[in-house]
Amino acid sequence: MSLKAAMPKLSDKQQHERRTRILDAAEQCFTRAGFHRTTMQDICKAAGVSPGAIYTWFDSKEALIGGITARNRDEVLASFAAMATASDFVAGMAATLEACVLNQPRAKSVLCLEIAAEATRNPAIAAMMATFDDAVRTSLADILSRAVEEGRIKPQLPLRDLMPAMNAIAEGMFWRRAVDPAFDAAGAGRAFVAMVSAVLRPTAAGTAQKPGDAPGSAELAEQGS
Amino acid sequence: MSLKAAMPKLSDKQQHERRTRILDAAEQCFTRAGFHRTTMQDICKAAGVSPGAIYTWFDSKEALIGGITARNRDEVLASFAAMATASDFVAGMAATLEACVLNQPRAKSVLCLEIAAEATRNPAIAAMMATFDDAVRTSLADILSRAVEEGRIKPQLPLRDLMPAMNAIAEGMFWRRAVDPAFDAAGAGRAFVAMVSAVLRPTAAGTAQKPGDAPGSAELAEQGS
DNA sequence: TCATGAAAAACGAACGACCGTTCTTTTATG
DNA sequence: CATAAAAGAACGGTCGTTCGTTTTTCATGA
Repeated sequence: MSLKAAMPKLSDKQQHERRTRILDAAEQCFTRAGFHRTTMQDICKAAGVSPGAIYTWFDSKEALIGGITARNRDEVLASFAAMATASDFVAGMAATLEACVLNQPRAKSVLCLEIAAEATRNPAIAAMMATFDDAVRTSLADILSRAVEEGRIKPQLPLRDLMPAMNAIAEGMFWRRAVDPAFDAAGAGRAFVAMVSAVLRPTAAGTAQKPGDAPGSAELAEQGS
Repeated sequence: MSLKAAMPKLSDKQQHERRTRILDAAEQCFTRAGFHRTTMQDICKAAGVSPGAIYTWFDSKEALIGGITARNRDEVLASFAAMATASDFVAGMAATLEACVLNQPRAKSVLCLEIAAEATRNPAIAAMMATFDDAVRTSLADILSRAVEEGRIKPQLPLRDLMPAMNAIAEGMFWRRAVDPAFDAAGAGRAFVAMVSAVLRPTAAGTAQKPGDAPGSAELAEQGS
């Protein structure tokens, strides 16, 4: 396999660096202007490379959203896996919400909206979203049903209905943030945690009572007006 | 004002008919393929007219999404105004949810996603969404604060936080439906009503108790699993 | 009631600009 | 030095829009 060989390829690390640089530029452009309004030239300029360089690493413009989607999916799944290990249920949920939604820049929301719109048309993107959703759903189902078994929560209605609703709520926060810059994500997050825990009805056993714990779910008792 | 006059214009009704036919075709195309992927020729074919005809009634392709957005906004606002008159609070909310989300075809969700994505870029669309959101928010605020005053609900947290959250949830259902064809909107709707009424804590006074009333909110008592 | 005609409306071929991609050439790498 | 990687000009195709022409519409006056 190496008689008169000479196969000068970039090292894995360098290849990864090239791809990342291009994906970063593309993500930035897509966020700013949307997928269809950004040209390959825009991405070239943002990445500081030529068209030829991009096509060395990616087959097409579509492959770029594909790459971005995959990258984001992996990030969120990692955040999600962490929730499974949280001891206090409500606190874990609040922390995950914070990590996956509230602490993300608004630009991320815009990008997600763009990707979701694209997914309704592009089968490749749709497939990615599907495996992503599956992973999230499975993870959430595990956590919830374990909590039920251990008597830490006593849901008011079937998990089958609850879970997609929780899913929808999180996505709604993305949407709202993307569309309305004045959206108070933190306040909505508080409301979200309050609502969910109201239907889940966590028992005393399932709620950590050490003061100074539970970052996002502490001060829920206030009178409306 | 009429010496040698001659001003043959289409009647208002006919003008409206032309615009409607074109907007319908455009809406259908945008839903199927997205804004940027549908060509003016596609719309011409769908409407059975020539490019010239479209440009007689609309300035540009952008003006078409503008028109569609305005039309949808007016429809939803009308549905929303109806909620204000409902006697039973929770029932009214469930009915509105049903009319504005659940009873709409999935295609509408896809279109909304498309419009939302466009709004993050196009100032004209963004402005429309903003006035729309304002109207919805005002309407919801009126209804809720009146219910509080009359002692029909006793919210667990400030309305300021609650309202955007309700907003986000409804939009999340749109998103989810658009992205995931298998999404059980009815089940999620039930969960939504349950969650919201759990934090709103409707008093006996605010809940109609006649059996056979309250279309979407009746059977909430079930044990999870 | 019908013919008239002037302007609106519709037609549809063509234009001009743009954009994703390719291809040839040059540079960098191991 | 052999080949991968990057460059960047150019191509082929597409699409929103325009424009000269034809058709339709309807107030008017006979």
